[in-house]
Amino acid sequence: MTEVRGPTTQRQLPRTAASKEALENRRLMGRPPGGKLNAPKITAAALALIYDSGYQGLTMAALARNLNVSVSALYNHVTCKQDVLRLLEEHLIIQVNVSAFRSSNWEDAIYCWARSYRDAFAKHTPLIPVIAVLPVMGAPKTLAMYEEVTTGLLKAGFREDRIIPIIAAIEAFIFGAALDVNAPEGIFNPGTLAHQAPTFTAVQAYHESGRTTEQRSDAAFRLGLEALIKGLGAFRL
Amino acid sequence: MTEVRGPTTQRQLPRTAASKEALENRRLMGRPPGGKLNAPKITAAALALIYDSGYQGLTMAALARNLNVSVSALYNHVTCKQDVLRLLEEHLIIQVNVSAFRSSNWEDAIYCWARSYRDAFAKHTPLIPVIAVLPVMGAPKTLAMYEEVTTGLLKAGFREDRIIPIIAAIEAFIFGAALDVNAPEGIFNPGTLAHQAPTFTAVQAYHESGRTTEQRSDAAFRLGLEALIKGLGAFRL
DNA sequence: ACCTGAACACCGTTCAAGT
DNA sequence: ACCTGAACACCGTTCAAGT
Repeated sequence: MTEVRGPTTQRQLPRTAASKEALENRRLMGRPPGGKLNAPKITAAALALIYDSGYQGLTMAALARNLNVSVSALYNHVTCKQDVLRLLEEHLIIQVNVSAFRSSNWEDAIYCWARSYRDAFAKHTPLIPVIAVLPVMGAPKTLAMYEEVTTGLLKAGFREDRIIPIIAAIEAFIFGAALDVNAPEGIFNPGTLAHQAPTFTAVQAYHESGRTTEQRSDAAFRLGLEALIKGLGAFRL
Repeated sequence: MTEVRGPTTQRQLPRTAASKEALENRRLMGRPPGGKLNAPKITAAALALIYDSGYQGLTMAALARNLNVSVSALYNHVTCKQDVLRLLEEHLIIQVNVSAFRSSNWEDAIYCWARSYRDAFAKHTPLIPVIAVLPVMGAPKTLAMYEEVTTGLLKAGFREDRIIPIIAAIEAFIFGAALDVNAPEGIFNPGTLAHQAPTFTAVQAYHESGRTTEQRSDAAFRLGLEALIKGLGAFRL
């Protein structure tokens, strides 16, 4: 800390999601926000940091700076940086839409669920290797999502012993698709290597024409999800 | 370097894949391996390092040590560590089996391709976020794989403009499934949170009984891949 | 063209010391 | 119980200097 500050001066907070979260979690009326460190505040600060400077900017030092605490203070609330990523996961999972499992047929329900799931994590790909191996045990929000999906699938007539494989399979597709969203422009363009793969080059040129990366990624996601849903139908009853 | 060595003493090499690769790439008969640094040698050393101590052990310093060069020497052959990961990707992709696209029906071909693809990268999950966004432009082996898959799918009657989305969709599933292989024991076990998700807990307990993580992951992969293949059939012609 | 040694600008994590 | 300041053990990358 190089800057000099009076002891009672108000603390600067990022004025994005962090301050909103801080307001929601204030315990003492009238006191300036940022009084005490806790998990929601760490989550909010992490989110604000990622929003501003990406995952590359999410360091324990930056996190501490944005929360006006020392780095070591963070370790009273999380055991390691992976813990911060787990906090983020639980925050993002509540954006996933499972409501269609109660209101629509199972095909549309899976579609809405998968689509919102992918969209929620597409801008958070560094989390994906973490979520993919994250035990549900310490993740109540994630568990709540699974509960909704499970009851929906059972109601739709899927066999009990197939629920877990079905969920895991759809999630695998979702995670891969979320990574794909961030693929660079022309990822399938062979460039100077075109002559080595003429057939592929032809279909690639045909497919790419007048399409952005986002459209390409979306087309693959929709096609794959439709195929998956259609194929899963055969496993009912 | 703390150890003292005579100038002509033979260099120690890891005696796993590294030395085999070195033998295959020797240029001067009779000369001891390890003479000059190049991409295949870096790849082999990286592979040996990962085999011994995992991706956590793959550092530029360790790589240089195993190749008996200084760290900065590596940067004459790769521009950054990501480059090393790209070398690994191109080495692993040749293990993927595309032969069935010439010998079998398209369903079995996709099955064999996807299975071998997942297995090749299941022990290399840190590569997955890298491959998922890796332009095919600088990856000739990967391009060769796509060429085989493309000709196979065209022969099977899939429309030209759907080849790319189909490949991207199957790959998304493969990448997610490869991550899932490394999920810990009991990833779906709610533990003390069981009461919050009774239905899910029931199907989880039913499914988990007498099954290892590998079996759970395999079951999900097979079910998902079968469903995907079945569903893709509707997109033919 | 390719290498070395040393430095640089970071990381995440720990820990004695304070209140 | 929770915080601070300082240190620790690393990272990947750069660069002047050599051959």
